Amino acid sequence: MYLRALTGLAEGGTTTCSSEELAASAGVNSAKLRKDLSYLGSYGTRGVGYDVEYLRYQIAREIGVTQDWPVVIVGIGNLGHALANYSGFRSRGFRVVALLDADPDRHDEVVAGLDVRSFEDLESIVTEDAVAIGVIATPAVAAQSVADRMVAAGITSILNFAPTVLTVPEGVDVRKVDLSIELQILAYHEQRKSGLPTAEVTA
Amino acid sequence: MYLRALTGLAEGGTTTCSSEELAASAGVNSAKLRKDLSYLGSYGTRGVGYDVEYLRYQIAREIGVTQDWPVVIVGIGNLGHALANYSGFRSRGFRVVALLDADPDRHDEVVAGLDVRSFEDLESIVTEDAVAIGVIATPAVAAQSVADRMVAAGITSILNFAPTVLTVPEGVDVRKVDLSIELQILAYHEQRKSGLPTAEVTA
DNA sequence: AGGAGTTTGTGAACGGGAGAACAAAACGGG
DNA sequence: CCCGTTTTGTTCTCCCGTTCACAAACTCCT
Ligand SMILES: NC(=O)c1ccc[n+]([C@@H]2O[C@H](COP(=O)([O-])OP(=O)(O)OC[C@H]3O[C@@H](n4cnc5c(N)ncnc54)[C@H](O)[C@@H]3O)[C@@H](O)[C@H]2O)c1
Ligand SMILES: NC(=O)c1ccc[n+]([C@@H]2O[C@H](COP(=O)([O-])OP(=O)(O)OC[C@H]3O[C@@H](n4cnc5c(N)ncnc54)[C@H](O)[C@@H]3O)[C@@H](O)[C@H]2O)c1
Repeated sequence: MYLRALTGLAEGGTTTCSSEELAASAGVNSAKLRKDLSYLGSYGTRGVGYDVEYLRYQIAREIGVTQDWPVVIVGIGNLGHALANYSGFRSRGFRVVALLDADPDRHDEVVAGLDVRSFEDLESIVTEDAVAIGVIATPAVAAQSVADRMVAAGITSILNFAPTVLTVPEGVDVRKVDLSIELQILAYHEQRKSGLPTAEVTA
Repeated sequence: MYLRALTGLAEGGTTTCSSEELAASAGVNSAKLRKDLSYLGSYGTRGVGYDVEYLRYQIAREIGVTQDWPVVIVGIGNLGHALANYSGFRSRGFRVVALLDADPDRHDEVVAGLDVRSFEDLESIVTEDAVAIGVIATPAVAAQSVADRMVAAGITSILNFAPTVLTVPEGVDVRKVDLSIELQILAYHEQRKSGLPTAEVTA
């Protein structure tokens, strides 16, 4: 988040900023920001603030996005198309190297300049391009088997969009994005707002 | 998450389950599950477990997804198309009532059986259909102004896909989904795995 | 050179979620 | 009808992230 806020500030022409300003851009408390940055080192100057470009580089280096990370996307349906076409990944240090789908009818397609290839090509692509990160955008029933194949092929980080709990060996990281749950959380608060105006006092 | 796990169990024909089973399906610790459920009430039976269908209804009622929530999606580009076509929302208590875009060229399109309409129609749609939840899938630069219009129109919950911090009045809930940050988190752990094999011991 | 003003870095207090552990409750079998 | 077994509901403890508050450090102006 700080990285993005810094990029925004840099584009706006700011060269130096205080923890207060940066925290506001990132939408967090300034004390939290300073503590977070302190874990990386002491990159600010007391009485002055942080050099935007310098701090940006330091955070990028710490996260590991100074190099480009190759990524494969599996499941080129509605969501897979959107992800493949998204330019924001490229500019943030990620490069989509392959789009895979189990459906042969999809293999004629070209999406975002890349051929949609057979899922059977997974192993060779992962090996050749040293891919460590895989994205799963298949239906939920297929997600676990896709994850298993990914892990067997050598992928050690998975971003999962399918609404399922994935089981993976130790050493493999999984993060999930679950849009329905996000909406459910909003609905819950919405219900409380309209439903019980006096409930907050009681509870 | 529990709701989804219960739905899965019910589809598999299970009528009763222990906290241990349900926790495994949802991917959490069984003590945590029991504590979470205890906040809703005492819906289990000691020595037996939980009635799947009964508990499912109780959770759905608590969250507020027994009724249908109308939703508008603004920004029908790559991501907006995918969201509009996603059937999972409907089955989880959400109904997309309108697709809005600022680009007049989009207004000819029909996506998932709905006309893409002008962003100017926002206010009338929100009023007529009593829409409380809005989804933002526009470019980042437009997100804040779209959010402002939504709030002014009466929307009180926003799901934001644009990589920006939104500022909204008190009483309005915002949740954000940020795919680049998810990938960055994976990249960070990936770098640590391959980079410093002895770092974990040291740190 | 020195003091006033700013802003960082961090120690300490706070709050809350997660897990271990156990008592209370329900069921079944004798 | 009572006792052993199973499983929930809850308490207690631990741990980690967040925030407050302040001393240390830097700049600028006189
Ligand atoms: N579309 C959305 O906006 C959205 C929102 C939230 C969650 N999701 C989730 O994301 C996933 C994808 O959604 P979608 O709408 O793109 O679905 P989709 O049906 O449009 O696309 C799924 C694609 O995966 C492919 N596929 C199926 N099995 C496969 C396998 N074993 N290996 C490789 N590819 C396989 C299919 O051929 C298809 O092209 C689903 O799990 C869905 O629940 C989607
Ligand atoms: N595509 C993805 O997979 C993806 C992934 C992560 C994040 N995002 C984010 O989601 C957002 C949308 O991405 P996209 O790829 O669909 O972009 P896109 O450019 O394909 O679509 C954006 C749409 O928003 C419309 N729009 C622009 N300004 C508007 C306004 N003021 N009011 C109403 N509509 C307006 C445009 O006409 C266009 O149709 C972006 O902020 C992007 O960063 C997208």
